[in-house]
Amino acid sequence: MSVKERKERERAERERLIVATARELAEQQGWDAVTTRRLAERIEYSQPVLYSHFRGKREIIGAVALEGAVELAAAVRAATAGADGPRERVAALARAYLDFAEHNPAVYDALFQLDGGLAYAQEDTPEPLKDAFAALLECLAEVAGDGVHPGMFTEVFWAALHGLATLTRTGRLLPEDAAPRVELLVARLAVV
Amino acid sequence: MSVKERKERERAERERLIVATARELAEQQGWDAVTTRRLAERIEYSQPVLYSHFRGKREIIGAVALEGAVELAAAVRAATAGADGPRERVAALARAYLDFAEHNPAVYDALFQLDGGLAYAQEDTPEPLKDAFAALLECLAEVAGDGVHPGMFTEVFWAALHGLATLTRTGRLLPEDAAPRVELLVARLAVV
DNA sequence: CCATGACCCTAGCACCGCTAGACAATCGAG
DNA sequence: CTCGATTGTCTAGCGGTGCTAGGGTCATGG
Repeated sequence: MSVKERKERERAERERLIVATARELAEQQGWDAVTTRRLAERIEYSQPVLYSHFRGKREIIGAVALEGAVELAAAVRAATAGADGPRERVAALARAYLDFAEHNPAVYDALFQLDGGLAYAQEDTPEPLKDAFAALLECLAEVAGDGVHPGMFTEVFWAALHGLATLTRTGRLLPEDAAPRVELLVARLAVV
Repeated sequence: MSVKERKERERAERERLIVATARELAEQQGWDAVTTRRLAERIEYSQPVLYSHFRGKREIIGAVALEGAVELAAAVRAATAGADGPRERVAALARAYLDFAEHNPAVYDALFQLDGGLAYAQEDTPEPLKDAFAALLECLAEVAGDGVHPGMFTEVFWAALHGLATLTRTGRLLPEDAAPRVELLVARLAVV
């Protein structure tokens, strides 16, 4: 039996290698450069091996997205934990979110821009995605304001951050004024 | 000389046909379905003809985007013109923007999601793009608030709308609560 | 020792964006 | 009116894509 276990371990290890390599390649050269051939070559296996782990490229993107969701949630929680007062916490959350998007563009794309075959905002939504939203909610519920549904407030705040992140990264907004934009957003949306 | 003119007219007409067909196909089946082969077949010419009008697929996307920018600007101006008071104008703007994104998803993608090879937020930005931003600015400057740069306020408001539009369309936000989200956004961001 | 089964690779499909080069139609000069 | 030049379009093909069928190799269990 131990042989079988070893094989399963190796197989799991190889799956991690695929996801990590896909992510690395995407961050280095963009998702367009992540082709099944290149990916297979980097992990030193042939293409069909990829398909024994994932249904297709889409599922690989999804796997990277889930990894990213865990990290995003952690980054947001770490940032908010170290801030004093609701207002400052929200500002820290916004900065952490945008920093994550800026420094992990490929992962951010996998999460919110590309189709990774994941279900969002539903019952069967993967736990990491739910938890990332929860991380935002925990902090933002404090400043939703009276009579405003915290979940909906979080959605609106999140959408605003997402807009800033994507428009900035695709050159639609100049990165120079990023800081004052965040300030303004927090000042207006958050009710102290 | 009149022969030459006729040919130029026909050529311009064919270019319009290409753009219109690309747009139609994209709205029907998504941009992934807009391949040079399919597009060529629909206009009843061979592929290389496309390349005598555009450098490549990217430029065709860009042409659709410019068409969309003109329409978006018009839609926003029409909506704001028929509303009373700054606050109501902003709400009308937001609804018009999101309606446009919802009813012209492919065009919206060409504008703000895909790479159409256009310059944004720069001197050499095409006039239709500048004008679409101006259409937002005209209305939003009224409610930017004292001491807040109208351009920056417009960027933030636009980013929020963009976030709502894209997250909703890709299934990250449920469309049910779209209306109250817009209400909340307008109520918080706009200073009456 | 050998049959079995798991595993992985080679080779190939249909499609993609894009382009070289052949061919036909049109034009302008003599 | 004829004939070379130019313009316009097409066929065919290149190197790439995601994905898969089928064969061969190698360790495993009887």
